[in-house]
Amino acid sequence: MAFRAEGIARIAQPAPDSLGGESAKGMMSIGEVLTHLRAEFPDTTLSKLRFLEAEGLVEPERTPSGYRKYSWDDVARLRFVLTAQRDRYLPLRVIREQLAAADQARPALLAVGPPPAEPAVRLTRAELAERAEVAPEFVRDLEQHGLLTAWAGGWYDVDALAVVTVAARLADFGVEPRHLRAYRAAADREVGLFTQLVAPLARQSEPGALARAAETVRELVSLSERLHSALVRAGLRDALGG
Amino acid sequence: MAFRAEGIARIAQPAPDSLGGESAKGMMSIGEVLTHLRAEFPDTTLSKLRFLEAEGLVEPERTPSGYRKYSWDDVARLRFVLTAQRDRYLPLRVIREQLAAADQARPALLAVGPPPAEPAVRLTRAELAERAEVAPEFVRDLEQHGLLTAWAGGWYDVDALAVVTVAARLADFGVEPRHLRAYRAAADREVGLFTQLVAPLARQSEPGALARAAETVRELVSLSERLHSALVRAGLRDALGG
DNA sequence: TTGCTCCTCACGTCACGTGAGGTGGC
DNA sequence: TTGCTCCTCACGTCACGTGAGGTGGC
Repeated sequence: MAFRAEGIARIAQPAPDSLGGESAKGMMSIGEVLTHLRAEFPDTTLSKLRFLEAEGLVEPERTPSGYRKYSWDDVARLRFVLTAQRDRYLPLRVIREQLAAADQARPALLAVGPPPAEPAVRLTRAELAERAEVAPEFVRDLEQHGLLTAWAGGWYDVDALAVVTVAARLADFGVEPRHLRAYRAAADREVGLFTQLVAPLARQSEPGALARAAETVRELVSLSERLHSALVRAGLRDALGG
Repeated sequence: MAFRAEGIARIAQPAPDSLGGESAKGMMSIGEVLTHLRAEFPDTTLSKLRFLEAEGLVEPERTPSGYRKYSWDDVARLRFVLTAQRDRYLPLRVIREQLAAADQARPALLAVGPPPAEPAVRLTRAELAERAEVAPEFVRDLEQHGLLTAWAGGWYDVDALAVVTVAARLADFGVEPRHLRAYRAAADREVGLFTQLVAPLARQSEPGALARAAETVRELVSLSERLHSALVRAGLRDALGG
């Protein structure tokens, strides 16, 4: 497959000064923060970063002269906000509440990463079928082909709902659950690969090492999806004579 | 090379009414249009579709009682608008001007698809490297591994930029261009599969048949990506003990 | 000193969302 | 008739963008 162990040894966190040239203590100016975030969120702007502060989503420190000074925790917070907007279409009000709840549960000094994504939705199999507008047999069918797994307790979450909904639409096109096993295999392979790739990171003894490794896997997965998506768009243009 | 007739017949063709239940002449209600577009653009809403009409970006027909009736051409137009918003961050005013210019050049009766997605961004290899902040050799490396192709004329578009940017970030993690060939193969396979799946649709002689086939391919690709994404999220939760 | 980045604050704008009150169609 | 989808129109909201006028720091 694509990535073997050769890749692992080369894993290196970017040197502290290699990205935005931030100064002592790892504090960054608003411009440096912008540079970092734009890699993953290209439509970020200065005015947006200021706006997010005005809305109470981050509280960077200030220099005596009033310049904002962002810590890496602030950047992690911003990344959480931007991800929630991009991937979950949440309004800022909701994101702010989630951040506040996480701060409550985990004092600011210890908060090194985004809050654990709470699974909010808990559906029984019957509810799952109803929400996705499919027959219960369809859900069982998906489950038998390894595309769904219930949590301990027998309930299903939002991702399960997404799987059933999408599978139902694919079935409209004649693509049935049994045709979808390859998707499960591909997803597992990808997760396994990236998890192994960051394994050295996770083994470090620093406090946040594990959380950082988890973040890194998510970032790799996200990059992987964007790559696939761009290649498919390019392929479609060729095939459809864009 | 749009939808050639080779090796098409073996795949079952979805019955005309299996997709959104649209009625005669392939005209659709606003709700049916919403269902179709949501596959690729999940944040589409009824109010947004009405808004886009109010802003003059589409002009669906009306039934005698005032209900909107969308053609496949209208859907293609909407797709062009939504794509421009998502991928190029264009304001509606600009998109409207582009559509108007395309209508000018190609009378409405002949317009079977979105205007030739003018690639707005035209980068030379050097510019591409600069915008992605990588060395020119990196770009050539990607090209040699089949991840990039220049348009006739030797220039690159936004998707090329996306590929280079993402590949550069992956390289930070030790995943190099030569490891990425599998992505290209997977993307090609997916496009080929879905294109064949709708080939019978494309061969029909009805007016919007080709546009509709293209629409369907995009929808399949989008569903496929959402399925993959949901399965990966579920897999991550297992692997990381979410 | 110069060029650059950063600051606040007021106002504008863009892209919708909501909800009331009502009609059409299987 | 009933339940569902669809309609318009007025108003509200959310997420920023812009620009004036000014300060800080290598």
